[in-house]
Formats: sequence, C-alpha cells, structure tokens
Amino acid sequence: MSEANQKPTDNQPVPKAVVNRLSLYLRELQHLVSEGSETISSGALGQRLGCSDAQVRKDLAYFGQFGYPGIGYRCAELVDAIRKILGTQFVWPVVMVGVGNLGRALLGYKGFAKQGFHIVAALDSNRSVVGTTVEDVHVDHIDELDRVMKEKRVRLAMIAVPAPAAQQVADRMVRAGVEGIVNFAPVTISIPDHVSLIGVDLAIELEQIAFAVVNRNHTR
Amino acid sequence: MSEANQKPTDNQPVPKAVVNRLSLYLRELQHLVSEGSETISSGALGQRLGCSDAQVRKDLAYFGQFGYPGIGYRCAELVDAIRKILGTQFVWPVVMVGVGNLGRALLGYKGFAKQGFHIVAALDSNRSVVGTTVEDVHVDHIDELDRVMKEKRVRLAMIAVPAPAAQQVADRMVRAGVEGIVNFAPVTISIPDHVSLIGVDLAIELEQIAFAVVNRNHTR
DNA sequence: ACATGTGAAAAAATTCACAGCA
DNA sequence: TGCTGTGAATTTTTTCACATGT
Repeated sequence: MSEANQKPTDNQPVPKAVVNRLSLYLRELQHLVSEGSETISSGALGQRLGCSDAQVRKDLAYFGQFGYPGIGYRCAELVDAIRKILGTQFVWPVVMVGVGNLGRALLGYKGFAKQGFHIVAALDSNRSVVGTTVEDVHVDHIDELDRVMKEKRVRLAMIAVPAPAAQQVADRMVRAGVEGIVNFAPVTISIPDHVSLIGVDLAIELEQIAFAVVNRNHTR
Repeated sequence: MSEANQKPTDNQPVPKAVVNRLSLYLRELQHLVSEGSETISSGALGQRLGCSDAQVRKDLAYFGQFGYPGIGYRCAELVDAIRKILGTQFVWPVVMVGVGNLGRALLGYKGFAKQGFHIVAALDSNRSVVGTTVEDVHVDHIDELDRVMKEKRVRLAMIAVPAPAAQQVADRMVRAGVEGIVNFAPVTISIPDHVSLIGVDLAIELEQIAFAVVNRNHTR
C-alpha cells in the first residue's frame, strides 16, 4: 500500500542509529536499482547489510508504510522515499572550510554530488590558496564566509582545518547562520543547541579496528 | 585505586559504543595533558564531550579501576591506560590500497601517526602511480599486497579505491591475512567473520546532518 | 567535602512471533 | 506461500543513587 509519510508516524523521536541505517539502506537500494532489481525483501536487504529482517522493517516503520506484503519493497520507490526522509531529494549547497590536504581531497570526492550535495565554495585563511580554483571550486578568504553563505543560501558546512582552528571556524559559521556542521578536525567543538553537529575523526576509526583486532572476542 | 586491567573485568562483551567513546576520552585527555592538566573528574570530562559523568565512569569500569575518589582521574595515567586498552600503545603498521584523490589525502593526514598508526606502504593497480612516492610513502602494485603485508608484518589495512573495486581488494587482503579493514569506498563489502571491518562513508555523514537539520526535533 | 565504582531502576533498542494481506 | 507491519517479550544501554574511599 506504500503510504509515505516523510515525518515519523507520531512524533516519536527517531534514534540516530536508525537514521544511520537509513543511509545504508539507501546506498544499497541505489545499487540494486542500477543493477535492474525491481523489488527486494526486508530479509534480503538486511542480509546484504548485516542486520535482521525485523530491523529493516522496524526502521522503515518509523516513517510510514513502504512495503508490499508478499512482494517486499519496490527499490526505486523506496529510494525516493528515503531521500525524502533524509531531505536529500533536492540538492544542498555546502561550503568547505579548510583547503589543506584533507579539504582538497574532499573537494574532489565525487560521492557528495551523487548523494545530493554540491560544494559551492571553499574557504581558507591562507592567502596563497585564496583566489585559486581547486577541483572546480573557487577558494575564497575565510572572511567571506558570511557573504558566501548568504549569497548561496548555504545551510550546511564542512570543517577540514587544523585542530587548533576548528572551534573559531565553527563559531564563525554559527554567526553566519549555519544549521549543520560536519567536523573533520580531530577535536571536540561546541556549538549552540540549534545547530547540528557530527564529528568524523579518521584516526578514531583506525583505533576502533585496532581494538576489535586485539580483543576479537570481547566486542559485540 | 587505579588498577589497570587491559581486558574487561569479566568477559562481559564490551558494546561498540563504549569503545567509540573511549577514543573520544583519549583524544580529550591528550589535549588536557598538553594543556598541563593533572587530573579531571568524570563530570568535567563528560561535559566536554557531551555525555554524563555516570557514563564516563561506567565506560571505564568495563576495563578496570582508574580513578581516585575525591580526586578524579590522573590525565596522563588514563591516557596510557586507554592506549593499552585500545591496543595503540605500540605503533601499528598499516597499508593503504588506492592512491586516488582520497587515498592521497589519507596518506598525508598527520593524525594517524599521532594516534600510533604508521602507513608503511600504499598500493594501486594504476601503473602510472606505481613506483612513485606520495607523501613519503612508496606506491607498489596491488599484486605486491601479499609480499608487502608479510614483509612489514601488517595486520590493518585501509581501502580507498573506487566502489566497484572495493570487494575484490578486500578479498585479496583477506587472502593475505589481514585482520582489520577500514573501508572508505562507498559500498558494502563482506568479509569472513574473523576479520574486523568498519565502513566510513563521507557522503553518509552529510546525509545524517541533512536529516538532523530538516527534522530538528525528531532526532534524539 | 568531593568524586569514584557499582548494584538497582529506568529507558531504549532489538528480536520475536504472528495476524493479515497479496 | 511469501512477506509486511506491529504489539509483546527480550536484551542492551543508560541513568540513578548511594556506600565507600581520600
């Protein structure tokens, strides 16, 4: 029957872990669509991702009814539904602050565009990169942050500056009205409650794997 | 009174989320040490990271007793203890497969070394980069994977190849005896149970922020 | 007085299991 | 028959609250 509410059925809070899996479902479903699959069952989808059929169904149930009993889910339809839920049915303009090693790589990463994010500007404090174009993105001075964000209607930003500069960059973003930040600097930053924040620390991922390897049987 | 078991007190399984927070505690404690702080309480540490005092204490309690009633935790001592727990008190040699955009950036990222990971070799299938040196790391052909891993006693690997190649790279790594993989390719890969795997998808992080911004009040 | 470590209680997430629909 | 959606049961994680150590 597939009735798509893009908002939770009530106003139940949605656990972060559920939203995270939603992104995984989306990525997998996009593969399936590109391979020509019409439909998939919760069990088959779960198996590909290493979770249970019940979990797939429960996760989706937070947002509506998308499946067809006896059939499963129509891949293309569910892709659209999840993009609506995540808010990526339209393209988001994003700014990148920090055009060092990591910033450059992120600017060149094609995966963002594929999922509906367009990096419309890069900013840095280093005068030697300001004015250049990196991976087709023009680099402005950090002082232009406010202007650029307003001109381009930017709501999301990424931070890829050295750790000591991250907090002040975040502060500037907040003043410029940013609504969400992905922080790649290896430091905890604090921002007001009304701004969303995710920290991604590449070294931490390696630490997690090291732990898992050393304590192979103690982790779940 | 600071009795450091590097293994869980019993054989209780340790939740993944706990280990993840351990890495955050470590990073924060390293900052504190470099700022000259001697001790910190569970409450103060939790506040910096956005979690409760009880959570900090419970997390650490999985591994032993590290605190001093009335005092808190000695920062330097706890840094050492957590590194022991995570298994990063010694340097891990790591290989990187894929020397494209993202691979290059990761090779140049200084944060790995700081946390005890040394990238000892990079590998790629593209003959035009094989034999070059990127960020002081020599690039070998992917066919050398087995030899390099054995020569350098490598147990951990990172994947930064295009999505379609990721699974076969993982398979090769498994055959070469890898024990843990961090996969930066935006695709689900499957590996035998005895190998640990973490997937990091940069676009997914942006999706999570987009969702949080759109549904500001439904997430927890 | 201050702050840990930890059982007990509460809350949250996952899994089970089954009614109901195609 | 095959598979969804969902209450109920179970398991896991977090929070509470306090006895204990300094």
